Parts: sequence; C-alpha cells; structure tokens
Amino acid sequence: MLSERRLEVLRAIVQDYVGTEEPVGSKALTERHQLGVSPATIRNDMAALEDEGFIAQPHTSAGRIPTDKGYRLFVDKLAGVKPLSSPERRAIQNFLDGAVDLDDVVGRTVRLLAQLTRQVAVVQYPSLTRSTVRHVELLALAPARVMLVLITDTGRVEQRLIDCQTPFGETSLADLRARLNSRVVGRRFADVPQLVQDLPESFEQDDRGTVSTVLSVLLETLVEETEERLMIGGTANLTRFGHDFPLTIRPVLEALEEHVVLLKLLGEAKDSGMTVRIGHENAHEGLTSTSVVAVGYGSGDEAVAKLGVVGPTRMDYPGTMGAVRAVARYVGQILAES
Amino acid sequence: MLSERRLEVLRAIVQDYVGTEEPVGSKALTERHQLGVSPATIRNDMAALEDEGFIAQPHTSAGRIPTDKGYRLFVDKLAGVKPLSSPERRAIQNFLDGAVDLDDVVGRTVRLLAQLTRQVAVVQYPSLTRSTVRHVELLALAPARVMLVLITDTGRVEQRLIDCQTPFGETSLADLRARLNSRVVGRRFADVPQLVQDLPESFEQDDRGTVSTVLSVLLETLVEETEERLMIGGTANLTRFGHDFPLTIRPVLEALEEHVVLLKLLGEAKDSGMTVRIGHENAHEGLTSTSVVAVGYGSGDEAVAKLGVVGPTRMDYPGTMGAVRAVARYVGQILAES
DNA sequence: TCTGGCACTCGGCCCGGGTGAGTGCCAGGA
DNA sequence: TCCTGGCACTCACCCGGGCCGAGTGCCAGA
Repeated sequence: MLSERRLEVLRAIVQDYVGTEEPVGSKALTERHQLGVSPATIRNDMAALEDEGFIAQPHTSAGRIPTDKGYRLFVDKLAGVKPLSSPERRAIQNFLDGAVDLDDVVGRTVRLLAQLTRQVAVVQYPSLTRSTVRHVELLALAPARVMLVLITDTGRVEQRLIDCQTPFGETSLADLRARLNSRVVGRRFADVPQLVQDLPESFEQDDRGTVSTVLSVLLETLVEETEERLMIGGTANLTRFGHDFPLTIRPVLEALEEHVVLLKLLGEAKDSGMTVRIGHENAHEGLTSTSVVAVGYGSGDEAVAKLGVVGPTRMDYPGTMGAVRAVARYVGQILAES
Repeated sequence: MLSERRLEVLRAIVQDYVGTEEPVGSKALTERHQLGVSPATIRNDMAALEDEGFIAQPHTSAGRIPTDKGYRLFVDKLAGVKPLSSPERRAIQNFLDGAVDLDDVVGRTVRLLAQLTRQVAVVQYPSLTRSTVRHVELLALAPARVMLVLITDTGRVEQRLIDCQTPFGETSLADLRARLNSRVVGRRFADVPQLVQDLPESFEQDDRGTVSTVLSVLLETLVEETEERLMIGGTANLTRFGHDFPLTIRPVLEALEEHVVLLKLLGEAKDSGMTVRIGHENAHEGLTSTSVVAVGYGSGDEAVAKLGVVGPTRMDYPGTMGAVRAVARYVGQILAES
C-alpha cells in the first residue's frame, strides 16, 4: 500500500495540475505545499506513483500529470465534496424560484449548472416510467379526432393526436375519461398498462374499437416517451480547455448531440448518491478524455431523473460534485412544490 | 460599374475559396475556369475588385479572399438557389414523416438541417402570436387548483398551474371551459385578449374572482410564451472550420447559447422569402465572422416561425439556401397535415 | 530513509536561409 | 483601348541547428 505521504503527493499533484493545467514537477510541489521533505524525496515518491500507474509523464523531462487511475483514487479516497457557500446557495434558490413550467425549470437548471461548474451541463427531464399520473385528458377536436393529454406529477405534459375510425360521442368520451382517470390517477406510469387492460370490455360493443384505439395510443406514448428527453447547456465552456483541444472538442460535441448516448451515460449512474466516471471509464469513445459527474434528483426520496456535468478529466472534482449535489437538491424541492 | 468579366472573376474567387478554404491566386483561377484571358489580365481585374472592396489579401504575396461585401454581391447577383436532388428531397420527406409530436417535428428538422448543410441548424417553434387556438382545456386537479392547457393549430401545447383563492365547482369550470372555447377556438392568439375581456361579467358574483384569475393566467401565458423557444443542432459542425478557428468558435458557441440573441436574429429575417445576413451584417459581435441563412415556414401561406443555419461566411450559399428552403417547405407540409 | 549533487534528456524557442506562390508594373502587340 | 508576357519583388512557410532550462534518475553520504 502507498504510504500516507505518497497519497499526499498525489493529492498535491492533482490539485496543482487542475489549477495550472501544466505538468507539475517535484520542485514546484515542495514550494507550493508543506510536505516537509526535499524535492529529491518527492521524486522517489513520484517514481513509485508512476510505477503504480497513478501518474504519468507526457514526455521525459516534463513534470507528471495524473492518470485516470490517479483521479479515481483522488476522488475515492483523497477528496471530499466541497459544500457551496451560502451566497451560492441563495443564488441557486433565487434563480430556480422564478420558473413557470417544467421546461422552464429544466432550462434554468441547465444554465445554472453550467454557470456554477463552468462546464457542460446535462439535465434529464423527469422520467415517465418513474412518475405518477396526475391526470389524463381526452379532447374531442373533431367528430373522429381525439387529443390525448397526459400530465405527470412532475409537471411533464405529453400529447398525442388520435384518429378514430368511427365517431365517438361526447358522452362516451366523458365516460372513458372518467373511468380512465379513476383507475390511473396517482399510479405509476409503469403500472398503467395492466390497470387499463380490461377497460374496453366494460364498454358497449360500438365503442370498444375506439376505446381500444385510444388505449393503444396511450400505451404507445408511454413506451415512446420512455426514450427520455434532456437538455444541454454550457457547451461554450468546452473552449476553455487546452490549445490542443480542437482535436478533442469535436468528438465531445458530437457525443453531446447524440442524446441517446448521454441518456445511456446518465442511465448508468447510480440511482442514489453521486456517480463519477473518469476518462476511459466512459464507454463512449468520444468521451474518453472527459469525466462525467451525475446524480439523481426527484421531488421525493426517489430519483425521477438525473442531472450532471461533462468536463475534462482535469476538473475540480470536489467543487463540481458540490455544485451538482446542491443543484439536484434544490431542483427536487422545486418539483415537490409544484 | 464592374464589367461582366470582373463579376465572373468574383464568382470564380468565391467558388474556389469556398471549396479550398485557401486564398486564390490569378494563375489558379485561369486554370480552373474558362475565363478566356491570361493571369495578368485577371490580376488587373482583381486589383479593381480589391479597390472596390469586394476582395482582400490576407497578406502581400498571397491570393485573394472575398470580403463580406464580396459575398453580398455574390449572393445578390451572381448566385442562384441550388435546388436539391430528388433523392435528397425524398430523404427529407421520409425523415420528417415519422414525427409523433411537435417536439419531435422540431427535433427532426434541426437534425436534418444540420446534416444537409453540415452547419449549425436553428429552428424556432411555431410562434404563439401567429397561431390560432385549437382548444383550451381546464382541469380541476384539486378543489382550488386548476390546470390550464392551451393547444395551437400547429400542435404546440402550453400548460400552467393556477391556484384559485376559492374553490370552483366542476359545473362552473365546465361552463367556463365551454364559453371560453366557443369564443376563442379558431381565432388567432393575438386576438384572444379582447375576445375574453367581458367574460367575467357573464358569471355569477361568486365565481367572477376565480374566472378573472384564470383569464389573467391565460393572458399571461400568451405574453410569456411570446418569448419564443427554439432548438439548435449540429454544433459539432463548427469544428470543421479553420485550424485558427478555436478563437472564433468560442464566441459563436456563446452566442448560440443565448437563445434571446438567436431569436432576435431570426426575428430580423424577412417574413417571406429568404434572408441572408453576412458577417458584419449581424449585429451580435460573436457572429461577425458567420453568416445566417433564415426563412419563414408555416402550415399555410403565412409564416408561423422561422428556421435557418449559422455557418462561416465562407459557406456554399446556393447549396445552403436550397437546403434551407426545401426543409422549410416540407416542415410546413407536415404541420399542415397534423 | 532522507538529502544534496550531478549528469542527462528532450521539448520549446529563436535564428537564418531557401523556396515558391503570388503580386504589381511595364512595355509591346492586337 | 485592352490584353499579354516578362520580370523583379515580397513574404509566408518550411526546415535544420543550436541554445536553454525544467525536470528527471541515480548515487553516495548523512
């Protein structure tokens, strides 16, 4: 096992490298940190850390930079989560409080997170599968045309147009609406299919076809929208990194455009607690030089969606984790209030 | 006035420069175009074009590149709009046809446009002010809590929660819903305020307060959502440009994040026909080295929103304009069908 | 186990010359 | 009057060499 001091050296290397963006040498380390030993000793420690794969040299005669493995150790053992200052907390609350609807909440969150972390922010819309139904509405737009509107407890709204083969009376529609709502309101989306399964049978022969059509669209919506949506912000922050970065920025931007990739990324994060994926731990190859910090958020105890940031592996992990956690908490509160 | 040949020279310079991304010299011009004269003559023409401000030299002993003014002349006088090939047209239609709701239509459009033009695509959601009301729905979520749902003819849906001071009977609610719809369905959003103005008076004393509350939220929604929404895609295409571009890409990304800026940009575009803004013609300083091609689209004759692309001034104008126009047409069709 | 000393490595920087694309100008010809 | 070929000139770019210095590894001594 690595000695206490060597861990301390690793911590110092990570901190300095994150600050300066330049390989750090043994002399600079002794100058900026009270390690109590000479550069030569540090050099030995660094050699050991390099043997273990925690740090690396870009080229001979340069300082060391942390490897993905080094960051991993740093995050797991050496760094805590840096809490936000209370002005920051107040700013978050103020900023999120003005939101008028779900789109607005998500939009504000993404901007806030990007601004706080100075990185790319990703916020997933509350998931349908984990939400509960607040209301189902059926509107007759035309004799044989119905609009289905689904409203979740998190404020999300989905709508679909339905073309019925045969006209559907206003009373039948009201009837269906009432029965549908009595069965599904307050229930989880995942449970809806079996809750409505036998509904057509309770209608008269004439209406059964149409009822089935409406229900199938409803179920379809549940499936389709399980493809979750998300919002991204702060891509301009990508340009803050290395001069060499043009090569790196392209694949990252491409990955960010692929919402499917991001959703998978967030999906891999743990439901509770914070997940940090560093460099090559990310499966997608465009993101192998970035780290992802993600956390679940929700109106109650349970997470209904996730949010996080994407940044270079060389990032301020404690600060980023603090910001991500704080934002998730406040968003959860806002959702609970609405 | 510039002679015919000199215009031809300008056209050739623009075309070559767009293709090669390198300053073009007199010799290369005569080799790649049948201009019928020698390089020396071309040099004289180029000198004249430079005097007039249509082209410039990055440095002595380099070829010429078009200025913003040169591109302007090219777009206005020298270039047409290049129609898409029929496979391309078919691809557009196929790609857009699968859309399930408005978000999906806009999302697909933005991806399509980014892919076709290989540039950054911007698509505005159909504007509320120019849309007509398809339906207004009022849902009682709790005794004193009502959800307002607004549906437009373009498929856009807006919802708001309303806290009423006093409970509101189900019958009164149904009554209000019916009267509201009979007044505003099929009308333009802009006309709604005066159409509902006198509604509270026709209710009994007890309900007037609540009716007013509901109406005020409705009107508020109309105002707030006049802040239009939009979607962006293809930012990864920004990285295709110059190696020097890292300096330029930052402000562009920042400008793209400011939806307000983009909306203003689109707003400045003409309602009918295509608008091209080149380089410094764009007011926003982050976009002075980009061009914007925008066009209105809508389900009928009238534009309900705009879409376009943002790219480097050095872009293939005829091709880009062709793609933008074609996409706008197809999106209009899709909206008309839904 | 730590420390100071020492030789070594190698990326970054500056410098200077060679190369070539492209220009402007000019005198002669259609 | 307009076009053409010729010619001298200008620079950006490329390349190789030499210097510099930060940083290293190793070793002998405390």
